[in-house]
Amino acid sequence: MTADELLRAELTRAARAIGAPDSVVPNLERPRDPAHGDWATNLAMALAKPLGLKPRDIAEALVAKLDLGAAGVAETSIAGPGFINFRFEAGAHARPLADVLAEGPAYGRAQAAHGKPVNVEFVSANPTGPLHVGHGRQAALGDAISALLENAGYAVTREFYYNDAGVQIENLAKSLWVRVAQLASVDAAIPEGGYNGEYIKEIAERFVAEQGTPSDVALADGAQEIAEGRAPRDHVIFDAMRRFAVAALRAEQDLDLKAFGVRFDVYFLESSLYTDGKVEETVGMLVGGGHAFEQDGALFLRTTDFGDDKDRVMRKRDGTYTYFVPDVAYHVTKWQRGFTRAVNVQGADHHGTVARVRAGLQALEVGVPLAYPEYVLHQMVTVMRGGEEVKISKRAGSYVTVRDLIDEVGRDAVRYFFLMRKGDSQLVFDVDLARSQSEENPVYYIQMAHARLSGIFRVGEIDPAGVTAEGVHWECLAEEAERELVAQLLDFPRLVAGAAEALEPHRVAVWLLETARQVHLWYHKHHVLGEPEHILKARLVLAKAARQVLANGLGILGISAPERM
RNA sequence: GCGCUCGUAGCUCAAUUGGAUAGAGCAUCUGACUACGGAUCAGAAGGUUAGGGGUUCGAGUCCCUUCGGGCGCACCA
Repeated sequence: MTADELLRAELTRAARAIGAPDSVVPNLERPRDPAHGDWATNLAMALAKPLGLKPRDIAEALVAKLDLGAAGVAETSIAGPGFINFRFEAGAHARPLADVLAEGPAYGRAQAAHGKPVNVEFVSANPTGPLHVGHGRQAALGDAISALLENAGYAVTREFYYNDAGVQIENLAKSLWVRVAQLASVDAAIPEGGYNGEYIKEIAERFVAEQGTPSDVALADGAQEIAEGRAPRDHVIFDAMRRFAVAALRAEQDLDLKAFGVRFDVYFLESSLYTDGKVEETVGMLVGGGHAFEQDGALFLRTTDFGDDKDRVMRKRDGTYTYFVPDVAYHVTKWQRGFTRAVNVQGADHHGTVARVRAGLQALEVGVPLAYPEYVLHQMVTVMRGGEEVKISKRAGSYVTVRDLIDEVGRDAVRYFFLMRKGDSQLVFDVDLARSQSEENPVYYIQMAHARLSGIFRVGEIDPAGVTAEGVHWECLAEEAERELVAQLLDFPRLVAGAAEALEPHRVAVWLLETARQVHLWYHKHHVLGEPEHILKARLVLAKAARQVLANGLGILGISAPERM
């Protein structure tokens, strides 16, 4: 049993002894203010109501009953409205650093989920252009959430859903047609809803180089049909262009993701839902369940029965399906593939789909939980450079791409900047700050802390592998900066567990910044090399532990932990 | 108009999920360089948590309301 478990057990015993109901479980927490001690409980306040007594009187009764020698508690005090604070005996606070060294990269990992499968879907960009900054935020968020869940013991599948069916793909193919026609000096214009970016021209050039130029007549006829809002009649060429464009952009997006260091386990194609009959099957199930109805020649689903604010069209009057159907069919496959938990990372502009996808899944009545899938919605990203908002890139035209950012400030900085804010707040990406190599830049500040700790071993010519907790005099780590740093490091497992549960990677980012601050502070105040043997040994253990935990935290965010800057 | 969401120091953001005196960084002001990297550190100042009401031992956090920003309200995806 660890010290806090012993403490909790003893508190439970004392609570029963003064007549507390069995339902009251002592809550133990680390005080925000270290002056309050190593641990604190609000047990006396929680008991005030059931016992009908003042919190402070209860606290005194509890303290009188407590026997905390076994837990290593040296000092107990009552404070404020009725908090009971505990302070460990000298050295006991730092003893768990031995666990950090023993577990190494595994420190902070939990097995709570016991390998339960979870599907994390993110990015899911349409294959119609390079990834933009919003996708970048999603990539960073989704990857970090996946890492957090893995850290909590889940078996995570990272999944990318390609909307490779539907109107936007037709517009993409039409845009390519126009660019190919223009290369052949045939008069043509990008249609309404088409894509204007430079990258379509590049794809057009590659198409011509690899597949040859179609005849002027065919191109001109097609351009005319596009101008009239139809698809080119020559569907052999049009299909070839569609396939070519989608393949080119998927390859391009893969390169974007590779540059960002994000890897997916599954790429799920929307088109496969049609070819595999999943769409028809889902409609059949929904109709069979009795929740569908016909009106004005269209087929509706009564999603209002399941919490949606209006009923949704499934099949339009023209006989084709709305996007709603494949959306539901897709999430059914997640359930059928054994994912009892599914997390979707999307832009906040998708919040309208949450209620309807969940309602559609409920209407199937196949046992999907009410809150399936879970959603992590993030707000928009504004890119600033030189104090002004940046809105365009040459290649993509009307938006800034992830690759622009990575090329300019590097992968680590992009990841950290996307993760340092809560997802539901708007994010300002300051390119100048992300690029600066100074203390103002949080990424450098954190990585510098890791590099400095590494430097101690390098300069002292000490092999970190040889530094162990054996025979360490823990009471040597008694300086204030050391006590705080130790408490901060030992808080890491609780921190990552909380971040995983809330699906909030920014907590790790904030924790890293604070930890780095404490490392710099300690490093500046207290020397390691050249100190007397027992202090040297204890501080080397602290340095090694701090370095390890920083690396573990950075690892979860997908950021490197450099040995030197 | 309806729905979702956000509003915390001059700026960018935290706050252990309802706990103690609301904390960091930047900017501002005052200081510290012959150490394992000063790419650093010490200190000061900065707040009616947008306004108002409520719930309770206790509210930045939960409820109601007003104001303000963002997003969404297609037989588009």
